[in-house]
Amino acid sequence: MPLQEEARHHRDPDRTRAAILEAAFRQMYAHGYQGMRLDEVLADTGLTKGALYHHFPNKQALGYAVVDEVIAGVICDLWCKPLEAAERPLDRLIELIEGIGDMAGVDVITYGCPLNNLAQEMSPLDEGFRRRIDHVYREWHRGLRDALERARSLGQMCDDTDPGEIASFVLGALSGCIGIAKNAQSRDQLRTCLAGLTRFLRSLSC
Amino acid sequence: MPLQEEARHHRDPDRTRAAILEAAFRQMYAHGYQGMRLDEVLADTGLTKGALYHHFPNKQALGYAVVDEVIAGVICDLWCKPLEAAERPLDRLIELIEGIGDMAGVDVITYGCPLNNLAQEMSPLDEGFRRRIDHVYREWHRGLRDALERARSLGQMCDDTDPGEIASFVLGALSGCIGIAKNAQSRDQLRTCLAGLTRFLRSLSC
DNA sequence: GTAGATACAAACCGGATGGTATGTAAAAAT
DNA sequence: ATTTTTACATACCATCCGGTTTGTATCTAC
Repeated sequence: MPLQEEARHHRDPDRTRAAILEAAFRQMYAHGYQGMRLDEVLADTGLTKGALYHHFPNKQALGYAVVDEVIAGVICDLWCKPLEAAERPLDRLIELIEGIGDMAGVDVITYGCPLNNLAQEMSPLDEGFRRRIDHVYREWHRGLRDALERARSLGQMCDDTDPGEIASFVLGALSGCIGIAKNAQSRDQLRTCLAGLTRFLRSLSC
Repeated sequence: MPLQEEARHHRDPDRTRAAILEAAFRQMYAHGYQGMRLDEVLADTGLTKGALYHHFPNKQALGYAVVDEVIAGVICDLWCKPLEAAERPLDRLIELIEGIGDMAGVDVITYGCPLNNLAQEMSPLDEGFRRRIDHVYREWHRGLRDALERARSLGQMCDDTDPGEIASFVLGALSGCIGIAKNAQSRDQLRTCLAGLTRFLRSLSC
């Protein structure tokens, strides 16, 4: 959404920067980083090159900022925070995974996982991207591992399991299932695929 | 590898076309479809625009042909054929998955799965790509499902399983694990992640 | 209030890249 | 043997797009 006419006279650089970041995220989510056109980002915000290049030195820096500030926040809000607050972490994780298949928005089916999209596109091409994406994945992994460890210490999960390994597998399987469903453009496929994952997770509780 | 000088005098259109396809595959594998530069493809083959646009009407058609002719063949050779020939399909599948982590070439770690890469990049952008990629995935899925069904009928897998669902999950988990490892640029991460998958598969044999 | 810094707008630039037009030698057809 | 078609090579074009330059209104410091 473009900033209101009113708001453009009364300056607000933080808001401007945030608006650029959000529009850039949407473009990158839909078209990838290489497919993102700065002109489109600016059209979406109603801003101009002057604004963009005042807040970001170049396209790459904008892409980096989207990973660091937007995507990292989304992952944290959707996964780490809910798991931290959960009393029964393993059950909550299963709920969260099942929730993906039932999400109202069609974005997941249409565009997949924003982090995985960017990882697959950019990690072999740009070490800066790879490091930043890896950082987000590590936080995500940490959130999962902590939850699984808590589940084990609470007696909600078998002792003969390695929370770190399971967290890695969950991350991979989750990204992969979403990717498969995105290509098939099928919510049923997403549910089917995720069902395998939840089945696996349920087999861990004893 | 460029065609030999010798071979270029003595014409061989099939060979020329195949050389373009292979070079295009390598470029798409490394840089994605949008990142593939036709000039690079031609530099790799030692050919020129004339040859390319004689065999393919445009870049898109070249991309489509890479999916239909190159990638589909790779998947079939690596997965469907070995599973078809296996006496113990489930064990063979586990072997194949473990084999990924021990593959000599570093391509899998560096660039991931060529089919998944393309799927994540192009399926939301180009319906033609999506359909072709989906077609390859369906063949792959069919190969996995057939193997699992055979395993079940041979008494090598539990009866309370749905081979189609498991095949979907394996596809997703496999793609996802490779993707995670590619981002982490870590063979250990790949092995760890795949270990979760093989653990799951082993839990199916009874 | 004035000077300097900040936050943009508007117009422009240049290189990269997909695609085309034309030329030509080799193969195939007659 | 001649014509026609195929299979390329070469040179060129046009557009897209990231980036720059310049101008200007607003905010801040003093």
